[in-house]
Amino acid sequence: MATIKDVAARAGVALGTASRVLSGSSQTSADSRARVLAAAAELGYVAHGPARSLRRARTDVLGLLVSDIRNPFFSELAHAAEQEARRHGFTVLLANANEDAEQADAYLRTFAGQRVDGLLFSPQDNVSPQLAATLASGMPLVFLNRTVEGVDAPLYGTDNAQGVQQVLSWLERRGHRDVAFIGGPDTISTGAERRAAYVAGRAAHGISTDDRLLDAGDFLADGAAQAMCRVIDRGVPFTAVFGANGQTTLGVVRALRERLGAEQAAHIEVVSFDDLDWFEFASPPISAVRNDASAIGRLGVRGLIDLLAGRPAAGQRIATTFTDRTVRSAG
Amino acid sequence: MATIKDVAARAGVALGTASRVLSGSSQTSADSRARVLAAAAELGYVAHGPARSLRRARTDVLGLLVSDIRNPFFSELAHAAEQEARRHGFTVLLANANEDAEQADAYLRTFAGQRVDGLLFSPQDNVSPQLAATLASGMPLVFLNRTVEGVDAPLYGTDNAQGVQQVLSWLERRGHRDVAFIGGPDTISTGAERRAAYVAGRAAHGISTDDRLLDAGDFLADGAAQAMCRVIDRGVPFTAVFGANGQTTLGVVRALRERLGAEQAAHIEVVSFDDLDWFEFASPPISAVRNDASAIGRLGVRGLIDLLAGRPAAGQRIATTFTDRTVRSAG
DNA sequence: CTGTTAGCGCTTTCAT
DNA sequence: ATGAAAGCGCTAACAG
Repeated sequence: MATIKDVAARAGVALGTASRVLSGSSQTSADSRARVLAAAAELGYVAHGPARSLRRARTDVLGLLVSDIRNPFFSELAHAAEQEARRHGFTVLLANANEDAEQADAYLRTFAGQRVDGLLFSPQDNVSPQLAATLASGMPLVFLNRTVEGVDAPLYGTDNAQGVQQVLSWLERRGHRDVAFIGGPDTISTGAERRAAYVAGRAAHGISTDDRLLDAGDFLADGAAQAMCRVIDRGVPFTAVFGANGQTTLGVVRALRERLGAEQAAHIEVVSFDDLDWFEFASPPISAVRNDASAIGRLGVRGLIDLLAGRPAAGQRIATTFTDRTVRSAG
Repeated sequence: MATIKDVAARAGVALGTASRVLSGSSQTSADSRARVLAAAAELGYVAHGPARSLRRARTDVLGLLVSDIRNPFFSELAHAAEQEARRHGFTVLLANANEDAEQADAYLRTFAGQRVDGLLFSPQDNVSPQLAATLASGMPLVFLNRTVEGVDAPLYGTDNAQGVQQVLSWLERRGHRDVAFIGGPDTISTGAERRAAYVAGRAAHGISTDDRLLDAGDFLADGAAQAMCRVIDRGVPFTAVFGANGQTTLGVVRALRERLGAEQAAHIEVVSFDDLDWFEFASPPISAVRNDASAIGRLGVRGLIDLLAGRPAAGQRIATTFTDRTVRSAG
């Protein structure tokens, strides 16, 4: 591969001049500029990223560590973050913890090794050894969607309280009193917040406060299905189920159909935190809180870039919207 | 951040010795080994990736460029590739072309700049300028799922002919004669292959060969929905639709319900290349070719690592399995 | 505006 | 087995 030395030689200028032209750091004569550019094009020169990073002490790379890339929420978030980063001249190094704290730690270490300029992180639970080390190193950090208690970093995430309120209002409008709630781990901030908002709001919205209708999975389909089965087994009747994230709702629907049969299951209304492509096709259609993954990714990147520039970043709760899919059938 | 120099000083050894201990390149005395390791731990030393890459002329990073990360097929593939790469000591730099050839080119250039050791690529269409440059640079390259005509690189992808045969057999078993086919772009190898296999096999399986039942979108939901609408508008009756990838089937189902209403749409059977979570919930349930994204990602990484080690890599067609969701309701 | 040079952090010779 | 030193490709500081 051609180096900048080759380019300089071919253009008949000093190495420094070639560097100045190619990185546009300071003024250069039109003549040398043209010759360097021509030489670079002829040689197919592409600057050596690692060498540049070593010298400049920055990589122009942002690390993005998501909890589960196969969750559409996170793949949309990752997509939006990547686009936004690119607009600002950054490359995103994307890693997937697969809802596993150990893998998250491994990637945190990888990011540290690669010397990413900053970190976008959607954590599993509390503060791990590597996260502590990352914080101690002064790495600029922003949380996406989920946060970690006691860590002072801005959070860009959904307004969980608002989303849950929308669900509670909808349940009330639909006349549901006996509602099952399938949540996520209490160690994940979104799991805890959604559960707390739900529990706190039940009485005010006329929803049953029987705790036997409450259970939690792991925010993945299988764990949620098991939680749904536990609730069914307790024998307390319910007419609706609230799944606390998209994967959870998938598990809920599976469990209902498996345990009650498709026909009986169709008598139970399901409502979800996170909206998915196929909810319109379910029987009955599933109403949902739309959780703006793109906005979270985009704003998170902007916040991190603010941090990198020494500007403060306040974090932000992104408003949710509610899609009521019972309207069409009623109208 | 602590450098290896700090570690050496703290351990009371020369810089070279510290390096030898930390990278395990050659023998070191038990004593210096222990002291270096202790010093590194105390300082929280993490090797500077770019510096190491510069010196060793390799980065231990693989570039993975997928066409659409929000497509579950690719997010599963990316996940599997990442896991496999990690098992071999590589980090994956994941990029998403978003089905856009220009973005793909931009990322190809980014990868070149980062000096990734090799490339896993799921291309949009034919050979672009950057792809030509990448090839010219001798970068080890493997295609995932899709290939580019005339480029000599191993392909790890689905056995499209087999998958289509499974669909054709199923259509025949179900007694469908009038079948609509919604494909993908002919410029994408999977689009072309699936269409060719379908067209070639129709007569043999007693499926209508009326070309007015054939159309193609862009392998995304919206484009597929438009294609489905065009077919409907042509007025040729059909009893089943075959969607040539997962996103296409999503668009097909949307279009059917929007144009025909849920009730009429329920009389049309849909079959899909690519299986999705929710197909079991559709009415009627959607049968599908299961396309092993994990295997493709895993085998692709192994193939690329073979190439990096100077071993030949032959490429591979991964077998499909067919999930017949009409069985349960019949049994 | 441009040439020269030091040095980023690391690995790897070359001596010893 | 280890110390000393060169140098990967690049940018930035310093002279001119």
